[in-house]
Amino acid sequence: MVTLEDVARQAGVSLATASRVLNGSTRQVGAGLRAKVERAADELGYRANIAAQTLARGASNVIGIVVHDLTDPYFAALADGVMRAAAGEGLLVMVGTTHRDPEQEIAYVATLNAQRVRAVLLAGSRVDDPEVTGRLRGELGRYLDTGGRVACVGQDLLDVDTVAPANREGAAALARSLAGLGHTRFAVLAGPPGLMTAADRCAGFRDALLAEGLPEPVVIHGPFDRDGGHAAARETGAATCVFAVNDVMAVGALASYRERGISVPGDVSVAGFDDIATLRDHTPALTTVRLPLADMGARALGLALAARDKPVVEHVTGEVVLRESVRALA
Amino acid sequence: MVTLEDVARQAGVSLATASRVLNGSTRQVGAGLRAKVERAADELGYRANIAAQTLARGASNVIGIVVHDLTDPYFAALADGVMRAAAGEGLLVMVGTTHRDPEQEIAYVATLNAQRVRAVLLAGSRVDDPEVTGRLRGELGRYLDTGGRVACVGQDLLDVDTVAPANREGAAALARSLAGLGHTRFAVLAGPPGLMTAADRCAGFRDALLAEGLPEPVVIHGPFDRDGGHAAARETGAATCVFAVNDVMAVGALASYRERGISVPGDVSVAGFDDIATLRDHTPALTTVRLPLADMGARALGLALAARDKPVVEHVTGEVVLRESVRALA
DNA sequence: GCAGACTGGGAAACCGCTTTCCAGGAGGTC
DNA sequence: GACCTCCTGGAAAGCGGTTTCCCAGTCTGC
Repeated sequence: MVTLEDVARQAGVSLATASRVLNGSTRQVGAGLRAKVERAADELGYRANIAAQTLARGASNVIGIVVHDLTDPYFAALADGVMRAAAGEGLLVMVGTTHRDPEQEIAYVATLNAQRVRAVLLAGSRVDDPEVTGRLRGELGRYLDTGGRVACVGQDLLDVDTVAPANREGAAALARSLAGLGHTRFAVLAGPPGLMTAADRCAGFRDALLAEGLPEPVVIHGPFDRDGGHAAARETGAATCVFAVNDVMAVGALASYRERGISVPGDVSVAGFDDIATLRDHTPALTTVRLPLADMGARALGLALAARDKPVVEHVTGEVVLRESVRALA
Repeated sequence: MVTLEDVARQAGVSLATASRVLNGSTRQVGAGLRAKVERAADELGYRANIAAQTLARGASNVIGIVVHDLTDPYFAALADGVMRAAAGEGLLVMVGTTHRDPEQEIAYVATLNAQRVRAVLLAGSRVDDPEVTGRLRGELGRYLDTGGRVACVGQDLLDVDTVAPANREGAAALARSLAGLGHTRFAVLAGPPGLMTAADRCAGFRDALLAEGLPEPVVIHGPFDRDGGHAAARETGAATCVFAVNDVMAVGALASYRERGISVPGDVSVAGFDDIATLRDHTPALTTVRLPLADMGARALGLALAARDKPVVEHVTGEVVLRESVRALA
């Protein structure tokens, strides 16, 4: 393992000079020595030890992002946005997946803190559990106190910089569009009761329906994934229009209806939320609310990196995209 | 920022003792002191500085994985497998995405080397360019020479531990299945000419057809993604059966046929490769070759971690899955 | 021609932790 | 009771860099 000292010796200069040449410094180094050092480093195949740099500088060039599940395209898109933005800033990305276990999330924050990462990005929905949220806040607080930067994509619950998708408003806009198509009997595949994203979308949808003077929708809870949508779709009864609180669930519902010979949108209209790119070629094409996922990830990184006194909340609006999976009632 | 020294002082013990208590050591520490140290650490909210640990220990608990694109479900599934396996080993994961730029891949290997990560996992297809491959090998060699561990998912071209999907054999088995259905005029949406995965799948498919005494398939090159499949599908001419060298391309092809009013499988049968989970609800359901992606990721990590003298190649076989997107010819 | 400001180079302190080495005390044996 | 060994605790030497501080040499301006 070749060290900076080896390089310095080979180049016949001091450690300090070698450091200044190879690892950016404000100080100038004469062209002659500079060339000698660079050649020595090249010959020896020197690679700076980043652990040592991090220790000496007191700051690392790594950021951490913790998501629920990379195989969920929602998080993949978000992570991709973050990684592109990070690459632009010369930052490396450490990804943690919690598979929806809040304890894992807390543990990851602790680990990232130990790594002294430059920033931590938390993506994905909070669960509605004050005890767990409290412990997470505690762990984040420790990190923030020592100069850490944190941003969150999702609900604004943690008193940190947040990119908050307008779940309520998006779902409400969707509800109004669907109501405008003449539907009156709705069902919501609502996901788990304690998951804030799911709850917000469900509430926004419901409230908008009521505001339109329409009857209360049937609300069916279940897991937040494809199989959850698939199972919940069995209980939509006489509803003519079904809103799944995310696209992946909507796809599960579509599959369920197809298996049972129920036509979409002929017999029932289906809408989702997120507008996941990978799912856009589904038939029937899914009506949904588009969220600029990659962009949200990039903005979260931007927020985290820009030091600030007060936490900022950036709201991101969704755009209703009507596609074949819904139809107007005669 | 509270350091181990702060903890030691508060507990009234030496630095060495505090270190032994808090960060696993072979040495025993008396129960009394142990308790004092633990209490002090807790009160102060101590978090070990991992950069310092890495430097002192000379080994980190981070592994790196470099993939092309996280939003491609193929890589997401692979990465997920790696991350689950890594979590089981107490390792953290640093993810790099190259967006198919080989230079980026080389740069990432250099960076991960600088980070002194415990292992580097390379996923995704190599391009057939000796110059670039040579530079990548050089960079890997530097890392290996200093004790790094490397494994690769894909072609066995780098002289490192490799988990190699049986692309040729899988495509050949698929070809035989499709031929068995009575098809004789085939087209292959073959991806870029220089991409080894694509080339192997294409060659395996073609060779199997010829071995069956069937005519040469039409081979259409193009990008390895959804849009590539979509575009290439316009040129399949009179073929009754089309093989896209991955599922994402196949979905693009499906969309293309749908737009043009060509029925699948009525007018043309379509098959893919990979059996991406997110795509399984597509209609018509895609015939494909299933690869155990998450498992392959986990195995790659296992290979990298198990120190060994000679590089090992583990072959992974794919399983043909016939679904609605193909039909038997009368 | 000279004081003063600059410039580029090197010695050494320091970042926070691990671990070797040493010392002192407890426990065991004859 | 003397001698050994075993065990636990502490002092200190790194790990590989960065950066402060100091110094000698070079410019500048008058």
